[in-house]
Amino acid sequence: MSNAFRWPAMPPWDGDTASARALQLALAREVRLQDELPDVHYLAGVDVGFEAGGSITRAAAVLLDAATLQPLAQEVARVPTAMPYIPGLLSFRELPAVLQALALLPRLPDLIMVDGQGIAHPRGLGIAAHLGVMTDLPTIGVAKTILVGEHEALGPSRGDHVPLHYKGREIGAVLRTRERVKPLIISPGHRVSVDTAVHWVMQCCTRYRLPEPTRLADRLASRRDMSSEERRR
DNA sequence: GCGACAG
DNA sequence: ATCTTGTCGC
Repeated sequence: MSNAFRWPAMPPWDGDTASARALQLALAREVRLQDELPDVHYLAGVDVGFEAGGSITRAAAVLLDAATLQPLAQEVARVPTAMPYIPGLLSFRELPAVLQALALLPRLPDLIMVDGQGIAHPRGLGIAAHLGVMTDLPTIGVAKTILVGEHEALGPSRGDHVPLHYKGREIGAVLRTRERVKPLIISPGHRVSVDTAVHWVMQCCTRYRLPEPTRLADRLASRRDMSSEERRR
C-alpha cells in the first residue's frame, strides 16, 4: 500500500562536497520555523539502520495514533548505501531510503519525528529540517548527542530543558525526558517552533528516554524487534 | 594547522 | 551506525 504522494527526488551523491553544500544553502532558506501544525492526529517516526556491514541502508517509518501513541502501521525500505557517513551531510546518506519508507505508509502523518538534528546543524539543515522542506510536512529533530551549539547546565527532573544556542541564535533545546538519563537534543525541523517541538516530544515520552515514534522506528530499523534467531533469515 | 564531529 | 557479554541498578 502506498500513499500516492510524490516528493522531489534526493539529488544523487556525486562525491562533490561543494555541490552538496550549495544545495544545503538553497534549501535552508525554505525552512519555516513558525508553528504550522493543523490538528495532529497522526504521528510518524523514522530512523535508519544498516545491514550487511553497511552496504545496505535500511530505513523504517512507523505511523502512530497521536492520541494513544499506538502504532498503526510500519514500513521498511532497503536500498544500497551510496555514500559514507560525513558529519554535516547525514541527510544525503539517509534520506533517499527514508523517503521510500515514508511513501509506503498507508497515509501521510501530520508530524514526523526524525532521529537526528533539525536546524541544530552547521548550515541550519540537519536531516529533520531537510526532510521537512522536501516533503513540506512538519518535522522535529530528536538527537541523542549534540552536533553544534552550547547550553547552560540542565536540571535533573523529567521535562527540564534549557535552550541550545549557536552563533547567537536559539536553535533548539536540551531536554531531560526521564529522570537520571542523558538528555535529548531537540530542534525544529520544519513548520514547528522550539517550544512546540519540546512539547510534542514530551507528549510522546511515556516510559522510555526516546519518544515513541523514534523509539519504534529505531527498533525496526536496527532489527531489535526480532530475536537473533529470526535475524539470520 | 589543530580539534570537533548527528548517525 | 555497527561489532559484542556480562553486569550494575531501578
